[in-house]
Amino acid sequence: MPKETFIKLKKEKKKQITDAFLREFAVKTYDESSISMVVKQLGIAKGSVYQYFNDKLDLFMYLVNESVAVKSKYTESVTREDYPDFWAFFSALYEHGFRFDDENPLHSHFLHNLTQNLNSPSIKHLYNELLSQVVTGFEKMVEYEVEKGLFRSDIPVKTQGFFLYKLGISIQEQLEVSGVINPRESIEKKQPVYFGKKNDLMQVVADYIKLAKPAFDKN
Amino acid sequence: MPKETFIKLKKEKKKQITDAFLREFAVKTYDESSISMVVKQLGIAKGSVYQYFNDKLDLFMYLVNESVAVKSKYTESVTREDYPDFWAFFSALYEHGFRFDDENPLHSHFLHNLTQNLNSPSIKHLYNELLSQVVTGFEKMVEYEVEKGLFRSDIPVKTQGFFLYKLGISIQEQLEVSGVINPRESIEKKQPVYFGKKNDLMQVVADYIKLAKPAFDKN
DNA sequence: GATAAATGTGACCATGTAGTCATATTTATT
DNA sequence: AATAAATATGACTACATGGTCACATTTATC
Repeated sequence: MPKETFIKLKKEKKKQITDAFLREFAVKTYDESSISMVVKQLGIAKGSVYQYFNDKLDLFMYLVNESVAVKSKYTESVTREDYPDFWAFFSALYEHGFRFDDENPLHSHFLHNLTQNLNSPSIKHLYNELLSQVVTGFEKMVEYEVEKGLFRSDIPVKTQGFFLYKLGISIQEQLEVSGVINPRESIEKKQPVYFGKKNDLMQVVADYIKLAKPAFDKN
Repeated sequence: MPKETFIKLKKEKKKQITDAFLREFAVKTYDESSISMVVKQLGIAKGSVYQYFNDKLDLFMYLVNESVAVKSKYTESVTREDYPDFWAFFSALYEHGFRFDDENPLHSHFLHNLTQNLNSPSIKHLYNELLSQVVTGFEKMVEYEVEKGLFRSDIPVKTQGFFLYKLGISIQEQLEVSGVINPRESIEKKQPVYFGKKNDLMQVVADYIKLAKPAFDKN
């Protein structure tokens, strides 16, 4: 948690500092990211950062929580009940995710880099926690579908949940590998991750759904 | 490539050095892995390492090539034609992979860590190359199946290939997340990655195949 | 056994970082 | 205006690493 001093900061400055660090952590690994560099860019003293946060990890956690909170505002309105099947729901999550990306490029870049780049040794613990949360979330969804008789019941929920999680990761990763998106470039141009690529994104989502549907659906 | 000096080394010493570095790189990230530490363990001078290899990356590449070569000896005998369908072939790859693991614990641990832990910033380039090779391999397999009319033709080969690759990763990762295997512990006990866990491994493989089969198979 | 070639060595350099702290500066309170 | 409280500062510490190189030691050659 940030210290009092940071919370009491003027909105302007708080945003400047947050953005600068988001930018750094969005492009590099946790370990690679350098506080020394960012303060140089910001034109503030390194000591100030330690007036705001206990240490590097504290600062990082703040960025994670902030970003997750902002994204949640976009996705929490999406509920399974409003969609005819899981896949329409799944697709809708990406639609809303796209809006989040468009309106909060920095937070989006940060989260994108986090999910693709999780295993910095120093934050392995944090990674495992986040992973476990996300995977558990997917398992809950699978459970729901199985109970409703919509997903297969002959495969362990854990297997289905984990694979579903991997499906989400794969979509992002494939877009990157195939060159459709280039986060490194787009962040420099101050553009969102999926800038002008909504169709490509939704197409890949559709492809993966078409592929995965028969694996999960009963019959 | 290792220097002449390393190649001319006595088998014994060569193995000692290789093993020590495999052990280090099997437990840590590329960046985390410390040459200084390993030479201390080996009781040799740091300068010697630079008599054997050009630099850290050269040393690492040697370990990668070595390990891949050793593993290939186990898997190259497995050919698609010898199996009734892709999934039997896929499963057989794991069977032979298990033997590789059992007979070459260190190389196996190294490769296992490599695939789960690829994104050290300094080797991003190497990672992308390896990834691209592996993914292309899977795409070839998919193409073969599509041509034979065994895999669906309504999904881009790239999507299927990439997802198949992710399937392989998922199997390993899930075994680790669920605690069935614990590479960190087993390497310390000088045990292979899947020591005594052949049944669990093949069960998860079977689960994933059962799950994924309908996604890929034509009807 | 003497000379030459090949190896081994470890102190040392350059580099980079997270985090500290005494001090200076700014802001709030009386 | 004077005092007190809150912030900002940046030189400095402690640490760790990859890589170098002049020199010592071992091995091969004559």
